[in-house]
Amino acid sequence: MKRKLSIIDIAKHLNISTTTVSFILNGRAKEKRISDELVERVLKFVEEVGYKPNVLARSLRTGKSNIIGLLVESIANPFFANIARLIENNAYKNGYKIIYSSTENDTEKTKQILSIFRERHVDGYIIAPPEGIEEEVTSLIKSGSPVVLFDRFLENVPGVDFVGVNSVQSIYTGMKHLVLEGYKNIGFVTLDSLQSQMQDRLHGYEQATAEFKLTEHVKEVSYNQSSENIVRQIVSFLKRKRDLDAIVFATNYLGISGLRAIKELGLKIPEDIGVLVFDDNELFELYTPSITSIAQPIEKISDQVISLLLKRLDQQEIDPQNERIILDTELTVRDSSSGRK
Amino acid sequence: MKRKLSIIDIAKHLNISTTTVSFILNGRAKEKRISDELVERVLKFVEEVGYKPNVLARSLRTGKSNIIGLLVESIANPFFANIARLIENNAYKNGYKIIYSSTENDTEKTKQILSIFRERHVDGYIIAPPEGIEEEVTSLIKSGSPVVLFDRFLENVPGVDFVGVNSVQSIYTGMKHLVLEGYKNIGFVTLDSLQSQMQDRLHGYEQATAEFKLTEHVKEVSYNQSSENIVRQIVSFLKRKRDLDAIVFATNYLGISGLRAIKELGLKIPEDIGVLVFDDNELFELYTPSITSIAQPIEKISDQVISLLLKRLDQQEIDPQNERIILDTELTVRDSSSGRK
DNA sequence: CTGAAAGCGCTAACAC
DNA sequence: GTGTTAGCGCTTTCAG
Repeated sequence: MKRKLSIIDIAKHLNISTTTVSFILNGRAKEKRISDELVERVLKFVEEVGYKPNVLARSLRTGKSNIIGLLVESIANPFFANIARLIENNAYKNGYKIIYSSTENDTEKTKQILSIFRERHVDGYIIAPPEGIEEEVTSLIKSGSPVVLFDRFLENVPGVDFVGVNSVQSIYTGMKHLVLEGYKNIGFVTLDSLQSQMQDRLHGYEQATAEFKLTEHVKEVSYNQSSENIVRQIVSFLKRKRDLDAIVFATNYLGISGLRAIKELGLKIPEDIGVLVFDDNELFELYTPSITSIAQPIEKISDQVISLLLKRLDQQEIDPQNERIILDTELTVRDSSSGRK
Repeated sequence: MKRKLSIIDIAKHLNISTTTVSFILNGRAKEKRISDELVERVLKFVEEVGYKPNVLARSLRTGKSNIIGLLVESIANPFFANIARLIENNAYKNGYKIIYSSTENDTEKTKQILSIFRERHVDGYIIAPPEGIEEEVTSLIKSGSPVVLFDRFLENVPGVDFVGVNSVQSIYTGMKHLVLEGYKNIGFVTLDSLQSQMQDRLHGYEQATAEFKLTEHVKEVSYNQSSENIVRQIVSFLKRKRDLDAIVFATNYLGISGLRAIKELGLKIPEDIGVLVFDDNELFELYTPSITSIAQPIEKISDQVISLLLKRLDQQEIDPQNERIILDTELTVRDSSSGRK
């Protein structure tokens, strides 16, 4: 194949210096007061021969890569997949490329990935963090790379931005809805996780049970189980708690496993048991009966995340201020919570 | 933060030359007959100070990046999301990093992404190609970058590998199943697309209708519609074809839209209409009634794709042979195709 | 066995 | 306004 031309080739061909070419290509012609005529001549030639600067060389020289690292829990989770797609589109428009990875909520794996990203001179990070990476994130920020967290927060990381939803309030509102529909004995299935968003969802449940004078029935499913295992755990929870008349699932996939469990036990929704799930899913709309859920504003989250990061990327100095953006969710009432008939 | 150390720093500190350090770090000590004692000393020091080679500089010098570019139709599609995750894990184990992007089946966007990947000196490509990028792929291969296609094929691209499923046979088998269940008037909803896999699925349908002496009823939904639009088109198709007793959907999301359409029309599955969908989905198992589907072997596809690419990456010269791996699908019979009662 | 040194392609300080 | 040139950090040829 035709060898890649370099900036030298094009400078030589035009009998000018590489500096001039470089300035023109980087849009600093005006600033350097290079004649319009020359600028045009260079641009035209570059276009003609299809010259593309070598990004690697540029990055090596400038220390910038125009790449944003995105770390989600799992790209196979629709919530994260959709966020990823929206962020990617948006980043593209701003000249940034996204490179993503799934953490699988594995602290060690996450640390590794961060170190790889760092090696590649990623300019900024968007992370749905697993537990235990406060130190790494702090060090990233200290060394000048902006980091925006989303979905869950990390405490005590100066200068980190965050975009999330008001989990406590969301679950509380959902619980209130169930109570108003006449449910009196509501269980809560969550993950055995210390991540902030999971804790918040639990607090929302506790707040509601306290306020409405309900008994608490919490099941904490342990992390990173196979989905069969999760179903089994929920089945046994439901068997133990025969008097539950409704159940709230703290995540998308807990909800799906919950539906399996309920089906397995032959319980009727919403007569035998009311169902509410945090985080919406196409399945919930189409399921029979349709499942009431708390939908997160995916577009808004993506927009906020990327614009926050771009803002940080723009400003030179490190700003130790944290920015926290908390968005509202939407309770989508469907058939699964319409009370005991 | 502490400045990154370079290979020079470590050479200086140990009073040896950078060459030696480089050789040792790249595992060429034996070959260069460097004393074990020295090797160990260097390795120990490197470990101690946590030195990491600058990947950018290395790439600039060697022209290799250890990055594989992965192009899927949409990362929000569960089929692709799962494949992406599996491929990523596997690539990691082999020292490669994946960078992915969604094409949205947009030829122009895809060309752009390819050019960006190329700029970044991506070592190899895994692509679920949209139509019309034969030229770009050919040029990629000619310039020495291996390309593995999956899900759909591109004709006339020498040296490109492919991993896919036997779509014709799969749909044919599905049709046969419907016929055996007593369905006689089977419609086929597909995409208005020339992509090879879509054409194959259509051929499977045509082959079956011919063999079983059925009338053809094909609806080609046009590309890149909103899901509301797709539902509308399917609704009007079903209204026009009142005498259909079963329907086959050629993709995952057509199937989901189809279920919406059927619900909207108040038709009962499987009594009023039998349903079969190509490509499985969690939804299909949980839907009431559960939906019969043709499942693709996601793990096998991912394994084959990555091992094919790694093989190519290993061999130096360009091999103009194509390798085509065709895998079997699995017909998962559920309630939606159990015949008219 | 080890070291000197020539780049990979680009940017930008500095000189004119 | 434009050219010279010193690196960015690494690999690798060639000479001892």
